Amino acid sequence: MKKVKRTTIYDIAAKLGITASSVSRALNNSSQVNEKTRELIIKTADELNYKRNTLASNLRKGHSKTIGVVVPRINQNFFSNVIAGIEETTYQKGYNLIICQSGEVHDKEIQCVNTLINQHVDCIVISVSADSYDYQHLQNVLDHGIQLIQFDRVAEELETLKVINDNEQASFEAVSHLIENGYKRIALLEGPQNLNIFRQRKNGYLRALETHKVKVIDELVVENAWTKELGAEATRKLLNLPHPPDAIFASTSDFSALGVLEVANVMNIKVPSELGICGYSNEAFTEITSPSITTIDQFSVYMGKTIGNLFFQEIANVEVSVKPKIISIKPELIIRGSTKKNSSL
Amino acid sequence: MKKVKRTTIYDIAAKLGITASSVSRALNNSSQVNEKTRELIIKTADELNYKRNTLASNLRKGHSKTIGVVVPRINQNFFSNVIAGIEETTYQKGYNLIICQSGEVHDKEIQCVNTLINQHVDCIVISVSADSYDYQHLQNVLDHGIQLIQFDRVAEELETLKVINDNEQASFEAVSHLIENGYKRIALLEGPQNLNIFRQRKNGYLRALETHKVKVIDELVVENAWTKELGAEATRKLLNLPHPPDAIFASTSDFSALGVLEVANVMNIKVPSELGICGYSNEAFTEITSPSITTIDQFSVYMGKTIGNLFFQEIANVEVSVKPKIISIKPELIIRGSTKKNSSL
DNA sequence: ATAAAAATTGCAATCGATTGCGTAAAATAT
DNA sequence: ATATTTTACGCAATCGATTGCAATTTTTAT
Repeated sequence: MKKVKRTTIYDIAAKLGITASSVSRALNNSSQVNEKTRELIIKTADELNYKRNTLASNLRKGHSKTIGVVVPRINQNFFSNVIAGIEETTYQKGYNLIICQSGEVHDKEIQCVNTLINQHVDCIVISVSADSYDYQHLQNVLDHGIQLIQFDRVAEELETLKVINDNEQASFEAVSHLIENGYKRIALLEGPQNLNIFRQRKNGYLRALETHKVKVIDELVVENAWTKELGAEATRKLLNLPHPPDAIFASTSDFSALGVLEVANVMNIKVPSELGICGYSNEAFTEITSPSITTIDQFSVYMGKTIGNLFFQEIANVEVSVKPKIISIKPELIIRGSTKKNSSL
Repeated sequence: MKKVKRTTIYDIAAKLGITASSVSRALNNSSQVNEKTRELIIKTADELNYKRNTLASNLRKGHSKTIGVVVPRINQNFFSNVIAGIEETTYQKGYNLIICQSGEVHDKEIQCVNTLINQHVDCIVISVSADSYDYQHLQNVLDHGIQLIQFDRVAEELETLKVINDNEQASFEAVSHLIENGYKRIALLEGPQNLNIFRQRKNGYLRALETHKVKVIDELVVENAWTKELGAEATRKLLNLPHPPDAIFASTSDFSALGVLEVANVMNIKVPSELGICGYSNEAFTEITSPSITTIDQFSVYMGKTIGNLFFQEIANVEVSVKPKIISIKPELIIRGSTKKNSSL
């Protein structure tokens, strides 16, 4: 790839015997440049195949028109949907997205954040990784005067903008639904409790049991079962208990729920009559398993759009917003075959 | 968000009574700065919470250490996997990714590319949108001296680096597999023929039929059936033919194949005994339908990594590479239940 | 102790675009 | 025709970091 000298506003100015100032103004639709000169400049810019150097422009202007996004995994359905949503709203306002993945590793998350600070992004959107234990790096973002929006998995103690799902409520509704459908011994597969979302889901589970006066049975609550494999393993143990559960709420993910379903199939336990299953996230596949899996839709693309809009709202009125804003999106319980205890499929 | 004055190398220099030059050199591990001064500088930089302004640095150095990626949809499995792969290899070399989605719209694709040129990215990685009809914008990338890597869906006539799947061969193997399993009337659901990948898949289909001396039946080839809905619609028509097919190769996607399967279920046609089905992409759900769907794995994450590595290889030896390089990845046929005509599930 | 070589540091220009301020030219008012 | 206001454009500094070259200091050799 040969080195190419790109045309600058100086080249245009030189060709026209004017100053770069005028070229710059013309290209920025400033009113203080003659209409004819402007046309001439634009025409010449076009001829010379001029492309503005955003780096220089941003350096001068002191912002980058860029938003940094940090997620655990880009290629996880939920996250890629959120990113798609963010992109949609921000692109049309001329903002670019820089995407990083932390791979669920705290140190890499810090690195990502630092890179984004170096890039002088105008905003950092983040969903923290599972093993995050402190939030100094996020505080640092704020200290650098960069807007910070946390979503889904958030550090609650930090006063930032947040866009979250009402996990507690969704979880409450899911478990209530199970109870109302006649399930009596409901197990919970829970995720890492250092993440707020999993704590909330557990709380929703507990509240539902309490509300319906169902006793909590400790041995039916399984920690860290948030992959398909871990879900399957947990299920094997649960179903081999002297008093096995008659329903499993895989609060961690649909993948975990899928693991449950597969084990049930192998063990020849009928779903939903002998075992109810509820997942979380509304992954595409939950619709096509047999039976299809009851789950919770998080409106991920919408969440992304909300994040984008929130950002623009914030930069629109700089001083007005004092208190940290939290936008909570209500997820929706999608009832499917895997929890219809009393009816046929 | 209050405006914060960020510390620069000048602040550090001032505090230490030295020049910004030395600070810069110290921070870049230049050998021409005294070890003690360096330590002092680094310590002070740390104290002042200094973060390099990458914009300024890049402007001066004439590159951005940034790679632009343009895909039709970020939240499509294949693409988000490729992106994840690219990110993995490029991140560790200090490169950032700017992601854009064209939404399958040619004009937006052009806009995206222009934005990336403005950003002075060092490389643009692109998979063209379905309705792309000309490639002036890609030529423009080259004209600006920006490295261009096309992947998957590529404009063949452009001499650029390409990372592709051997679609023709994969398709050939899939159809051969169907024939060898006793299917005789094999329908093809094809995608937009302006995209190379769909042309190649069709060619593979035709070559397989020819090789096995099976006649091509025009009415079994259906155009533009590349969503679940279109796949379903096409299937209804096909299965209502006087001489319906006994197998359908949904060369466009697994979603299309899923549409086929659902229609077959509704019409009470047994898969795989009465109808064989083969999809494309190895989406997660193909494993868990019943029967599970035979499909083709494209090694998408690996593809992303390959793209990243190719880029670094290229910038390593600038002059050596003259001819356009094409890396072809061989996809793998994953045989599952939906094509086992003669055996039980 | 002196000359030569090497190691440090400073100076000033540069990357490309933007913008406040000043001035010349054109348009309008008196 | 002269005074005043507008409009259009140029000058020069600025954003923050980098780097070739020059200048100074330190080290090594003689």
